[in-house]
Amino acid sequence: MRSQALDAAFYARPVLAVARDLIGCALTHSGCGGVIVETEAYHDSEAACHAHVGLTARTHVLFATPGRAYVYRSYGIHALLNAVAEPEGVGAAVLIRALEPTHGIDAMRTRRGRDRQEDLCSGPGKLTQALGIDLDQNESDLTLGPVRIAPRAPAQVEPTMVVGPRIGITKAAELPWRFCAAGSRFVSRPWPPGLRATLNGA
DNA sequence: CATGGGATTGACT
DNA sequence: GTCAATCCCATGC
Repeated sequence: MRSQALDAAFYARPVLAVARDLIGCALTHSGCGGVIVETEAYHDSEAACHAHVGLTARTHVLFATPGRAYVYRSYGIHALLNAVAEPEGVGAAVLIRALEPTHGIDAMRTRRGRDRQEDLCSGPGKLTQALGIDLDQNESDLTLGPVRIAPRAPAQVEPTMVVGPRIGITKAAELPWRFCAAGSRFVSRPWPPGLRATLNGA
């Protein structure tokens, strides 16, 4: 049986809840995919979010209907994938930072030019390369595909999470808006041991 | 129209 | 640990 894609109502909630709840969900594209193990939340109220500058050609999708993809080029090289969250009119999105690979692993190895499973999707630029996601998927609808996100299996408990500051930003760097599946070896980087706080699923 | 700054990665000292 | 690659786009003249 086919997994259902998460619907617009899932994404229309507060971006921190969406970022937390995407951990454990399955991201797929063109026969490749994996389980999301790391996310970060961005909101127009804080300076690290691209939507902080307001409505522009680049940011309008962040303010659009929830459940769309926001894909942009970073450092001239990498495509980074976000899921637009919050109701229409609020500029917010969840950056997908790492996956545990589950499907199409050989195709990922080919696209990445690496063999180790931990090197395929352990970073926001790596996972888009591994899954073949690029700027053409910007503004596409995650509830319809080709890029899709399926919910956790109903029986599955919410994973234990590690929460900490977001990575690689200079503005609003103090906000603890990064979520990781606790203990996963597929996250982009280890969290600072001293600053970590854990959230239990229930 | 010119400029500068990245939500990164991989190679190298 | 340091650092360059490389391009989109927001901003400012």
